[in-house]
Amino acid sequence: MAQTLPLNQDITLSVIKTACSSCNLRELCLPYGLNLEELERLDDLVSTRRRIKRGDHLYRAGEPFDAIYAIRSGFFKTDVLLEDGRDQVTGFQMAGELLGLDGICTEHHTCNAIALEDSEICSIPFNRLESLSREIHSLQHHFHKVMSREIVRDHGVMMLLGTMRAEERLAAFLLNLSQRFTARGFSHAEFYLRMTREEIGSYLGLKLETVSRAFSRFQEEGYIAVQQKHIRILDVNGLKALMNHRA
Amino acid sequence: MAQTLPLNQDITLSVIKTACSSCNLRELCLPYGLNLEELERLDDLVSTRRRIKRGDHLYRAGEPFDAIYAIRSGFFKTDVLLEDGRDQVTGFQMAGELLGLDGICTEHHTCNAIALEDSEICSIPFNRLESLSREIHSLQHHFHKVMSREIVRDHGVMMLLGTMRAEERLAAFLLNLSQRFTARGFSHAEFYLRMTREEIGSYLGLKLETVSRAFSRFQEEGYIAVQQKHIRILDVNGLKALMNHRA
DNA sequence: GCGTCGGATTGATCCAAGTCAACCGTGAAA
DNA sequence: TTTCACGGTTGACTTGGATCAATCCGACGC
Repeated sequence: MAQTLPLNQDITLSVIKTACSSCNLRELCLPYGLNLEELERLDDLVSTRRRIKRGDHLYRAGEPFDAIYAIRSGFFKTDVLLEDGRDQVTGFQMAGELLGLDGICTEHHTCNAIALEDSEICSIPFNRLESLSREIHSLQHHFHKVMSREIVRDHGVMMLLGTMRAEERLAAFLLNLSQRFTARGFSHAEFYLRMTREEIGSYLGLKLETVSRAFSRFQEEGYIAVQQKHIRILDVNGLKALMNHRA
Repeated sequence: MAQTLPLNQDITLSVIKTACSSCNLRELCLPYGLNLEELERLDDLVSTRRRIKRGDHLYRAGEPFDAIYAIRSGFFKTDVLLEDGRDQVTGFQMAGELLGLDGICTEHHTCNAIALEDSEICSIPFNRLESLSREIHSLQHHFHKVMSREIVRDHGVMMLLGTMRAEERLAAFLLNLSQRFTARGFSHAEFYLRMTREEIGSYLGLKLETVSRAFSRFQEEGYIAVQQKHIRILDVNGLKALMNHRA
């Protein structure tokens, strides 16, 4: 990839408030790998910020698609709804991750995106992203990587749902969260869950009681300490071992 | 989308053998929506054809990625392997569909692609696809749609694995195959399965015995006629009803 | 301080799918 | 023609997680 930007730039305060070029998530988010001049062009495009309150929808399934969204702060879930009323959480997204890629193919969103805490997002008009990425090679390539990563992530979830037992799924889930928090500079061992047991269960293809029981077992085994939504991981290797124990 | 190409073009026989512009899959595949001049530029890029014999790998997990592949004829499966030996089929692909999108994000393939019958594929060098799509807007946009469609498809599979019972999964699988065969001009009601019960089970998160029993039940109920890999769908609505029967 | 409410935990029971095992059908090799 | 191997079917039994239900806990309003 192209070179990255040094951390301290001489930029005015008004810009700081909205620019990708000064966002501390730029190494995780869409701007990854862009040089200063390219970053400034991206800044023009990502002009709209929006606050989404906990519980509110960023978008709903069926709404017309015209932008993708980068999470600046906060935490989201996406879910899909079947005609017969069943639904499933398809993912949890945190700062620096993109939402809305599912809408490109039909020009309508195919899932709901709901804030699990008060959040802030950047709107990226999709047609403008496409035209800018026709001009900036590294932006184009990085965007393709992000979409591809989403596909690979989904394959991982399919694997989890198709072949793992309840405790393995929850262990995988906790390790994945831990790893993503770490990448954002938070503790890898201690965090608050933003979602309920039911939402975790929906994502993992389990009932909330099963999730709760698995948490309790992990605590008994000394792998973690749980108190409601507060999680401390005490034995990462224990959790990892749990996932590979099957021949 | 942009206008599509009339069916009969005056092109030489040598071109017919390899060109996207004369491929009868162009309405399903990457060339969708391109005009004649754009098609010819795509032809330059997609110059390499390869035959893959039944059972052979098109690529393996871990191999460096440098091209995506369009299936010209035949049938593939993709699967992922976990360290502990468990594996899962992540998809079945047929003519006109793309393989290899998973490799973009890490520049290495993350799954195996294996031919389930003698097949023919077109290699599309990825860096050249990116540069051409910087020039041809409709190619760029269509490629983004294809990637997005893959994400949406994966969400559907997650839904299936997370919320459906065995018979619902198999019904969804059969209806999906039927619909894709139809889109390719084959009978929607009668087809040969290219994969074993075990492969179907792996994809659907079920054991082969469960798949076999579900086929037998569908036959008893008069929804389908099965004889080994030969399937006839007798009652599409019966299968559809089976999927929505849960409140 | 007290009641309420939503989320979480825990227990008892049930059932769909997994497991194990026998057997069948078909097609290729001998 | 027989044999063999592999995939598919079917039956008997087991089991992991779902279901149903009671209770707990913490946050919040009054």
